[in-house]
Amino acid sequence: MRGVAGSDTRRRILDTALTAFGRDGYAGTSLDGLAAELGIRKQTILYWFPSKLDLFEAVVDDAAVDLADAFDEAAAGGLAGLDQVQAIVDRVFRLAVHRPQVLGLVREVTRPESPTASRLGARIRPLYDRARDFLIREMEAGRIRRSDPAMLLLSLYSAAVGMVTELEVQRTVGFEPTLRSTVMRRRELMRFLRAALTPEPPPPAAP
Amino acid sequence: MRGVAGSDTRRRILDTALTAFGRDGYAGTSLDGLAAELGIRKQTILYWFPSKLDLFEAVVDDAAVDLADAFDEAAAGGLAGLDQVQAIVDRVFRLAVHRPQVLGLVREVTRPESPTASRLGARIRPLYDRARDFLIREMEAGRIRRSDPAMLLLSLYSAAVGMVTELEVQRTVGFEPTLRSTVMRRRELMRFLRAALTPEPPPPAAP
DNA sequence: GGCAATGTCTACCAATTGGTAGAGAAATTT
DNA sequence: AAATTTCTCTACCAATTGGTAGACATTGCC
Repeated sequence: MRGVAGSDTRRRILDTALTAFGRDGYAGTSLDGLAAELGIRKQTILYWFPSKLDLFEAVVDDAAVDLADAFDEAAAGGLAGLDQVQAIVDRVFRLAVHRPQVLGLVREVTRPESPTASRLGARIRPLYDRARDFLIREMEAGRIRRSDPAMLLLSLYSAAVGMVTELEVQRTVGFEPTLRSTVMRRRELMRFLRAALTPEPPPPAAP
Repeated sequence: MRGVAGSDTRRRILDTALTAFGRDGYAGTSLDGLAAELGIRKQTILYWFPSKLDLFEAVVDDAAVDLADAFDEAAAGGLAGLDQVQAIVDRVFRLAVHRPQVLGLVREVTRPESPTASRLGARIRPLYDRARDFLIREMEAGRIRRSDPAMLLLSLYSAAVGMVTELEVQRTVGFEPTLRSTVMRRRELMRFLRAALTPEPPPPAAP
């Protein structure tokens, strides 16, 4: 087939590249390998994306949309305090299960030396700021124990990435991670977070 | 200078390679680049280490020793409960500040697709098991709130790696991270951990 | 002084890398 | 039907990759 509706070619390249970049890193991914995985020639990739770096940036932008959507959805409920935290954790876990590639890419892209380290930085920054503002607000409202919001976000992020990594490791070893184990892990994280974030005096006196 | 005492050449290669692998990843590091950084020829590297993979494995083994030492030292005090946790956190932070490269490598090597992902796995496993045993023991003794030990370790690990990443980011942006900010961050992490790990009923009698 | 071991180098090499040039088939427009 | 645009391909290419072969210098031992 030649010149046939390239309709979804671009989409397929983006999807496969997302997985490859997240799995093997930027340097570890070759256009030839990517093309082989797709059953096309490298030049077709270079037709849709002028250079490897352009492709990478497009992939990053694409993934950022997924992340933003997840956060938007989790925030849509208009919850407060730990309930909102829980909603976000749930949503991020769902993303981690359904599209682990996205978090794999996040991991790759947050490396200081990543090409365009600044790029996803810019893309994710708004999400980060929103989450941060939310936490500060809730802390001031006394619904969440005061602590460093950056620290908390880091914990959330790394728990999610860590879980994805572990999922993938299990998978490569041939162990299809059970839904059950994932659910357990999510519950454990929430227990941990609740313990850490419940305001100072458990329930009794209120200021 | 020719054939001169290659005494420390091997050592220098290991050190520089540790930094490079941790910073740029395995695929992103080239022997030529490494040699240039060292002011030698690539063939000298290949004299000491038969192949790139051999070098990588040697670097991993080397770093594993540093990690093991850190844990040993932290464990030497024979502390219990949260005090022991604090000692470990302190020690890991010290490592993160003095030799951030080591944690950079850990980050690289814990990628599922890392070459020899299994290797550091094997090297770190004993440390992991020891920490896990410790936590379980302390939980059973009621000195630490019961929770998933794996989860807790993941939090510790990722907090450390996250901090290192952030340090490096600041550095590349030209911001020499202050000792003060590092200390603050460590304290914040400990507050977080204490909150999460203090056993269920907060100790009623306190000065 | 001779000589083997050690350590670093120059000179190559085949394979792979990201990328260019342009041919040619199908779809769309005229 | 002709012309044009869209898409994928073959054919190359210069640079870089990890790695081999072997020359040559230095050291320490006899």
